[in-house]
Amino acid sequence: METKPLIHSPFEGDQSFIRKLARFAPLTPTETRLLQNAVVGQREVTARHDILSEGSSPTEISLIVKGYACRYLLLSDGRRQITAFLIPGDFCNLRALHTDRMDFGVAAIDCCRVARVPRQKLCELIEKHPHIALALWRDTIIDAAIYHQWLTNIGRRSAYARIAHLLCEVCWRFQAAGLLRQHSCELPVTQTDLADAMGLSTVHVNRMLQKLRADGLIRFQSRSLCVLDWPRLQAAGEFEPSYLQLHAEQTPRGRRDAFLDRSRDDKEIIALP
Amino acid sequence: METKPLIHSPFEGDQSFIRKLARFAPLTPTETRLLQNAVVGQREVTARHDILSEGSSPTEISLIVKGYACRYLLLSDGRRQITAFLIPGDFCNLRALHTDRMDFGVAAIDCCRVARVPRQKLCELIEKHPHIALALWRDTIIDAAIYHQWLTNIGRRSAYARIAHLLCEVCWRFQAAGLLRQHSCELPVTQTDLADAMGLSTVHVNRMLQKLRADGLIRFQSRSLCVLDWPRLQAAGEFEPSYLQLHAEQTPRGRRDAFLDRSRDDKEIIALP
DNA sequence: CGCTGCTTTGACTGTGATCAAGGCCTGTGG
DNA sequence: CCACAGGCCTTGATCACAGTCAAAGCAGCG
Repeated sequence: METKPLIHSPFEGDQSFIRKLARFAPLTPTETRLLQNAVVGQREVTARHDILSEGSSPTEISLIVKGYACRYLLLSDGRRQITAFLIPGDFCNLRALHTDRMDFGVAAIDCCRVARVPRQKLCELIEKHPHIALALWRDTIIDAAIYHQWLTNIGRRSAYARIAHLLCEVCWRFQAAGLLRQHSCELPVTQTDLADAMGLSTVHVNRMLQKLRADGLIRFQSRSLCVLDWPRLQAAGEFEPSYLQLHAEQTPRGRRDAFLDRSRDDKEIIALP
Repeated sequence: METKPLIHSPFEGDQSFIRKLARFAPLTPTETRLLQNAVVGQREVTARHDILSEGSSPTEISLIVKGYACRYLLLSDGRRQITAFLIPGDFCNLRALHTDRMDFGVAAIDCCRVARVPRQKLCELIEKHPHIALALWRDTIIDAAIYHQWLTNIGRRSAYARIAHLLCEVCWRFQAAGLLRQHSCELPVTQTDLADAMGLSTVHVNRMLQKLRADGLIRFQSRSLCVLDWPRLQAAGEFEPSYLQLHAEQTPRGRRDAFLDRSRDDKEIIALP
């Protein structure tokens, strides 16, 4: 992950979100610069604290720069459902562009650096630059595709398969974000987090993780995940990564206005090592 | 549901989708007309048949004009997860604007009339009319908000509460679409459909529906749902409708360019009778 | 050290799945 | 008009996956 300092940005930032957006809809250098300039500042959020609270009405869009976070929803009896894991480059609340009240919370899983983009600035960009709107919209759409998968995962798969599926998804996203090394990644989630994400109890997650370990599919200790047997892990989770839209990359610049007729046939898919 | 014939549209169409979009971002008469003209034709799909198949690459966006449909995903062993119910005015595959391959199927629940909008036409509109892009994007966002709720519903609520929650959601959406009359609506879904939507078995759905009936919350027979006790049904499902964004209506025309500073305080919510 | 938070274990329970059969309704064809 | 078939709903019996409760081990950390 090369981190060239950004000239126009008020902080020594990270471009992961730009790179991610560029994957969706090619951006001109001007558009890239405008997006970078829209970022107004960063803050640190300590582990296990809210980045955005349910019910608040933020006037800024937040963006994970470093660390891991999750979207969650709380029920009246204290049960929690995690609806998404967020990694560097992910927007917390793009939805705030269209709605005022947060109807979910966002919490830091480990210590996070969070950047802010004023809603108004982003709206101005959107109105003037359709490609930026498109790129952001696509982000929303991929979010929705992930929700889709989680729904079938939670609704129709066994606990064992669910966890396998989730781990596969996480690895693929990490891979695309340059956070995977040698089949391994930092994964500072607790078993309770996994349970809340997959609609299971902590105890049962513990037992299923043990089984995954016993079956030789993964190693998962001290907040670090290592996949030992990709084919079998993917098979166990019936995982099929196309919904993540992780194409191998960077539509050529010359075609930037041709988003309508981008080739129908599949772009090369990044094969996980 | 008044159905004034549309002058510029090639068919005696229905404007429900325009009305729905207008709820999100006020459209000028010109924009409305452009959208209506983008619709190229309709087709009938018989009950229980695919409107769009998983794996296909449609070049058109489909739109439910009449009838009910669902998005679904099939697992290798034949299990099915329904991820959304679609009613008149809903887009089946807006996602196709950004991705070629359908990664889910859409099936008609009863006999459906489906309108088509060529992707290219819609893309042209989007590029030239940021408000149309915004309105469609918002549609995607509300879809995502519904997925969010379904996730917590399936992940963390009991079968009884899940079904209650789903029925509440359906009623509110029907209400907004003018399909609810006297606390009653047509609901041609089978108990198997409900089961596939909520991650339950058909048998268990049957028993929970019986309990909901026995408790005096609903009547549900011959494809027609009647809610007998709103407060208790909402309580049973812990239902809280704000995520559906069904505000009472029609932001005044004069403010149409002011989507940035729409009032932060809550718009009046339609109270269900 | 002794917290505190996370993981692990065991015993027990229960929600909801599975299997199987029968009933009911509607549409169809003889 | 009746017989039949195919969906769909309903019921009962049994089973298992996963939840709950409780307690003990194990870090890391101030």
